[in-house]
Amino acid sequence: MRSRQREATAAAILDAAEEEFAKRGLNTATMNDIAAAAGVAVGTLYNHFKDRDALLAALLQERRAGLIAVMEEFLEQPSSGDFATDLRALVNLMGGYFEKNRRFHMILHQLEFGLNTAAYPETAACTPKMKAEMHLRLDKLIKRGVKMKALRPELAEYYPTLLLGMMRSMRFRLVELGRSDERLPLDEVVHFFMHGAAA
Amino acid sequence: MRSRQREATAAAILDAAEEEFAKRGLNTATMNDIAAAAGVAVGTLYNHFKDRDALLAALLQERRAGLIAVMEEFLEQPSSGDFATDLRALVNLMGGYFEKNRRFHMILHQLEFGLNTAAYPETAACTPKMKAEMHLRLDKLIKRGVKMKALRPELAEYYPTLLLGMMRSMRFRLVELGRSDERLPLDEVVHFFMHGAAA
Amino acid sequence: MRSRQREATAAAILDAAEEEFAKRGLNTATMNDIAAAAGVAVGTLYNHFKDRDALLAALLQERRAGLIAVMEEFLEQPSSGDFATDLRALVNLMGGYFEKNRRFHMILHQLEFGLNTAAYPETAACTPKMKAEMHLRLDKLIKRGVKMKALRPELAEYYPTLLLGMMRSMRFRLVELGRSDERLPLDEVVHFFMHGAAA
Amino acid sequence: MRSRQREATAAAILDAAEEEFAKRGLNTATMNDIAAAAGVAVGTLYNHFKDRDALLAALLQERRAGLIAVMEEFLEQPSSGDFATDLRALVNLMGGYFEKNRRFHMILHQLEFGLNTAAYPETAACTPKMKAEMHLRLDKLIKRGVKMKALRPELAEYYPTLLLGMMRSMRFRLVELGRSDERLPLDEVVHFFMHGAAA
DNA sequence: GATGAATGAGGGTTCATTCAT
DNA sequence: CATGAATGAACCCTCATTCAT
Repeated sequence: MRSRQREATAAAILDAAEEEFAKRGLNTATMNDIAAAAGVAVGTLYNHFKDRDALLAALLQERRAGLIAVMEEFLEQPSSGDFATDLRALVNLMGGYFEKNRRFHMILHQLEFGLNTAAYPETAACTPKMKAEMHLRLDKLIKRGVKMKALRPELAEYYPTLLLGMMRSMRFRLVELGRSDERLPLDEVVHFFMHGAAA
Repeated sequence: MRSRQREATAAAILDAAEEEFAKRGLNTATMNDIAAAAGVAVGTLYNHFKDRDALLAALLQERRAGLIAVMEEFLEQPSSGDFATDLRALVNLMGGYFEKNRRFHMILHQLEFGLNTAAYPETAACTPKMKAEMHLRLDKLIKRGVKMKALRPELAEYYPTLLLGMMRSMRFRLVELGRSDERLPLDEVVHFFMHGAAA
Repeated sequence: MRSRQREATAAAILDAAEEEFAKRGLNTATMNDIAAAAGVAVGTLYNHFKDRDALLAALLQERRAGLIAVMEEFLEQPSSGDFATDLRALVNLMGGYFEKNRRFHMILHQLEFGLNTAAYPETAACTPKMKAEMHLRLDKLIKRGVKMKALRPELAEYYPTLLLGMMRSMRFRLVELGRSDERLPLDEVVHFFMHGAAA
Repeated sequence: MRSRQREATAAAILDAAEEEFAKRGLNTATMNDIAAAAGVAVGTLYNHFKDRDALLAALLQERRAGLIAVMEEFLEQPSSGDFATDLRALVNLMGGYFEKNRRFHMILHQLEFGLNTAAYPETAACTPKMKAEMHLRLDKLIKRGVKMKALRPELAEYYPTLLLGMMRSMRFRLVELGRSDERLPLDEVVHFFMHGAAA
């Protein structure tokens, strides 16, 4: 089938784009780099994606869908009854997804800035949606925790942000220290999230 | 004095660079933008800084020095005796510096990626040093806390990272929500750091 | 018959080409536009015509033949005896053909320039022949008029050019004024041609 | 003076653009061609003109101003009293301008089509204005002629169009016949305009 | 023969950097 | 020293053409 082959090419391009964007940076990777990495000609990129912006946006949509699906599936299952247990499970799920798609994870973080909104309107438009969706799912569980009095309500609106921020900063710290391949100690992170650092 | 004037020009350029880098992004701001913002011609930029890389590196050095000085000064004063009090003080000090230099703060975060290491060797070289220095100062206090058993040792090596990560993610969250001008609730952050979210 | 089908496809392609060339312009219409308008794939275009140049040249040959036939047929009929009557008849005949094939008419005019002679050798070669043929037929009638002393000989070599030029400029003027659908007042044009504008 | 040199460069670019647009065609001439013809680097073109569209539009404005000035000056002088004499004078004036700026004249004609309005908004916007201005001036004289009963009113609204159309078609005819360097027999054209071709 | 995905030369445009004034 | 016009390598994107299916 022609369309089988077409899909394969599109997938190869997305993979190559992920690779190059993560490696060279969102602003530095060129369309030629990506084409070369995908083993196709530049023109082929444009047969599948309108322009650089559309390619990046498509890449994000693709990868984001996987993460949301994982989170959604978890949230539909019945709670264990213990909030900490549930949180640990969800955080590990997300962590697992990020480990498996570490390049996507890096791209996600780069999106926080540096993208010329005028030049990348599509990407700029879909980024907040993506973040909001992740936040929303995490927030669902958190709100449950607050309602069942497992969590203090003080900074509740920031809990998802704080959790994601910790995962992010620890991942980057490991990269900085040259220990990129290490896994994050997520159980400890959850414990810290629940009880803090005080002895 | 001629050199007085020269210094002033250099300072104006650095200010303009900070402004533009923060506003347009590290990759998007052009040398012409910066020159225009500084009220000088492009050529003048090159009379003061070898190239774009050198300008950015100089900017970072300049601003970093201020932060380190603030932290250093604090650490040299005697402890209050209560670790939480000390931490709260230091975090508020850093937070204050970041509020005052919010543009520098944004640039700091952008540095985490997106910079073509090959094209910006000088900046790339000085960035880790900067982060290490900040980390080091924070770590000093943290280590004190561990030693005096105010902190659990489990994630100790990540405590500075986690603290900075929280400050960062909350700052960006506020920007996302369109509440950029709000101050971070740093006392609550410290409380959260110490005791977690559990009820 | 296979060749029946083949002819039909070729004709559909020529129609689509005429449409697109007239609408988007000789330089702007793409082979994909044409293929889409013809309801076939790009490759099919190349099965019928060697390249863009050949397609355009073929289109011109096709359409030109019709006009020449109309003119030829008229010239073979006996004169009415009155030159002005004959001229009015021929001009109305040509005008009618142009109205019916207005897209071809627009393309004709565009051919006067804008075509990269190096890139379109075939079209470039056939264009002057086409114009010469039209000129020749008109010239036949004009020469008759000169011979029978119905016309002054002064600008005689330019009379065909002038007549065609008037038809062309009036057609474009109407387009400019947003009155594209109006018919040219050809009888008045012929009267003007014969007696000028003086009162 | 810096600005003296700047003007000179801009003028050289406009000249080169005129040359290349006329020679290679409005769609075919490349920015590199133009830069090379002007003896500057491509980037320089963009220091003086925002983009290809702006360059072409500027060229038209520049050249058009000259023609309008010539016509305007003529119209402000008192009439000779004889309409035919006045018309002959104006037509010769315009003809003279076109001879001197033959490349501009060719470009003018090319503008009638072939320009992608979407890609060349500025040029597309200024073209009708230009034509309207030329028309207007010619029309002023013509209307005088009608009012003083020197001209029949029948096709009066088309007289400017017809005159310009004749000049245009004769110029192109000469190019076709390889006699580009010949001057147009403008006095004869005016005579034809007034009295037609009839003996 | 029809198809349409792949190709890649070539065009427009940007921007860090230089250097004559 | 400041100036800012000139430079040109490098980027994004287009589209006529090819060729495996």
